[in-house]
Amino acid sequence: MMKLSTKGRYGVRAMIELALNYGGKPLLLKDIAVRQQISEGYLEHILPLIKKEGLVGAIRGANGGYFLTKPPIEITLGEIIYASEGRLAIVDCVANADICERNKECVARDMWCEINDKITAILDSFTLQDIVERELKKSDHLAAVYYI
Amino acid sequence: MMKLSTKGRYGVRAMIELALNYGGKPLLLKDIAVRQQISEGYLEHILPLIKKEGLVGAIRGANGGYFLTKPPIEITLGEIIYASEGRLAIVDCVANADICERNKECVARDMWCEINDKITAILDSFTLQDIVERELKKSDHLAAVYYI
DNA sequence: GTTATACCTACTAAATATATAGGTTTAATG
DNA sequence: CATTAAACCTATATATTTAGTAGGTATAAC
Repeated sequence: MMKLSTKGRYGVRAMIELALNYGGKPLLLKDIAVRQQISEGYLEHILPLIKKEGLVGAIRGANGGYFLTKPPIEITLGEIIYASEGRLAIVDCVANADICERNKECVARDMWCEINDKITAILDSFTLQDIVERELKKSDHLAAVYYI
Repeated sequence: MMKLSTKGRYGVRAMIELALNYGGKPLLLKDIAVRQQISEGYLEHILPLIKKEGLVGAIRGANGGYFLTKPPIEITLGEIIYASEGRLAIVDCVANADICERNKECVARDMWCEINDKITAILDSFTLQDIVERELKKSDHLAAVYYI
């Protein structure tokens, strides 16, 4: 139903946590899982996917952990989702024309491709930094409200 | 993976068929299924969903069939997808804030809502007529090419 | 060499998607 | 008014995907 799976959502949430920690010591997968209330074992499947796309790096062994490989402003939501759950394709034939022999004359496919491009553009218009800034702004605001 | 299910795709394809037939006699579900290569039994689940949203009407009994209730230009892709597979919600909390008690302070949710609105707007920017016009234009063009 | 960490593989359970089957209701028609 | 053609409805079955668990391996610090 055009829904992001938990893989994508967890990936985004883990990245928010890493962005909040950007510049600091590597963050333990375990800590990310606890802070974001994600099953640790499941997150062990997701972070490596994001690492494979180069958005995060990891240090193994004691004092290890995960970190962003570039500033949050250079990482888009689209990239995170792509890394976490594979190519964003509203319908399969967008990514894989061959699966349908009608791909040459299919107007539906042309349309889906256009739509896909537009959705991708939307997702790429949000950077991790945008999200974190919202986070900080909102928690400031909430704090202010609570103290009235 | 942010994919439309076959329900949505089949729904759209069935509607294209009905649009091509707009103004004519009611079209049999069976014929739609054959022309669009959709399992007849499965389509029997989908068309009623679209009917419930009022996009199509049906006549029962002999000489019955399905038809559009309004001109193709007044029917958007978003409406068809909504009718076929329910509310478009990139993540559940967009449609249903209550499922998460953090909904008030969650910046992620704010963002998902924005994205959802934008995607909906994209889908609503395509009408059935647009699609059919493309279809006709393309088949003209293909015919021309084949006859060279 | 012990400990803390990322990493890897296989398995499992649950949910969802994709149908199929069989019967019921409605309306036209000879 | 019986037959037929169609939409409509409900239950069941199968396949696929999602989400998670378990258990072990590799690596690095101390």
